[in-house]
Amino acid sequence: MRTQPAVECSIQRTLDLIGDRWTLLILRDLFRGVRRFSRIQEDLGIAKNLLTDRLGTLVDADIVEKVPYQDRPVRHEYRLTEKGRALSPSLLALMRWGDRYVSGGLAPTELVHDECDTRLELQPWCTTCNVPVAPTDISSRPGPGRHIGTEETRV
Amino acid sequence: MRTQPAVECSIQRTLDLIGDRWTLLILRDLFRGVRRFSRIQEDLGIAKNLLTDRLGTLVDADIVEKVPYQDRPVRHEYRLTEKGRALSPSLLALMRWGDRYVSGGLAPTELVHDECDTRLELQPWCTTCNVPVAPTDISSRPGPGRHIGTEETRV
DNA sequence: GTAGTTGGTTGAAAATCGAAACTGACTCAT
DNA sequence: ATGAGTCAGTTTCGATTTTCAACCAACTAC
Repeated sequence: MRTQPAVECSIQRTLDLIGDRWTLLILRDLFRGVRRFSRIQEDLGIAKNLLTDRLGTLVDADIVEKVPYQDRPVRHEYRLTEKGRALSPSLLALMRWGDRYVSGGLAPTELVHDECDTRLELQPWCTTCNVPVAPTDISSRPGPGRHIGTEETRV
Repeated sequence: MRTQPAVECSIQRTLDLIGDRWTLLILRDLFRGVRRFSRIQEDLGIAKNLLTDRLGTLVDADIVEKVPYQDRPVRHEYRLTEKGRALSPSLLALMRWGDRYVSGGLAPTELVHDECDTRLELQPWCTTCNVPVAPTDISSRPGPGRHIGTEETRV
């Protein structure tokens, strides 16, 4: 486990939780509707002990919940919580980057809007104005209670 | 290194490249202007041999370039290429998720909409319907890159 | 000369991972 | 009721990765 002195950074905290080699792939499967232990294990080729461990971490972090889908024998499946579903922009961003820069612009899988069958893009979105926001309309500033370094910040 | 037969998912291809425990943190530092070996090493607390290894991988993948910033002695710094800078939405998405769900809403840095001063979210957006799209309204389907292998010749 | 900085390399110990074997609760078919 | 099969794990152990510390080389500054 990595213990940092005073690095207060949301990216780091996020990656401490889900930034290992398997967790984001597990979450991707859950988004795709692959929710059962054996299906995930088979799909990813992950060792079962690791899958047990990662799912446990995700459940502990309230990103995923374990819900029974049958009795006799009781079997469970893993579902994303609201917190887990909120990771969809992160996965979509990684996927679109991979489409462009690793898959040579040809997406192996496209994510489309159910209603109109159009491929999705990622947009900065203003929840107050309820509009997408262009890069030119964005400013950055220090957030509440956090020291910000003097280094140039461009994210 | 995981060598897959033909990975039919850009998320997986992306994570194979940058999805280990340190790489995204290294990229975050580069975005923040922390570009020198020793500064990154100090900031992250990463072992030096791993930093050497990860930076090498990033340079090989053309995500980062090594440029001299002085002669006598020749010293280099690591800069994001255009491909590397294109990862900013991914980092932003992870940051926003962490702000909300891990840092309890206390963002170290906020990105705000100029017009209303509200913090931005990164949302899947349908350019046809002109609406943000909830995770439940997303479907996936095979795209044009489905059966193209990960040979280096193609990308 | 000595000390300090930067950007590494090397090697051993510790932690983590992966593959396979094993378990336990249950079903279903004979 | 015996035997085979499924699902969701746990256990074990060898292989791989990471960490930690020491070392190195080029150069500067004193």
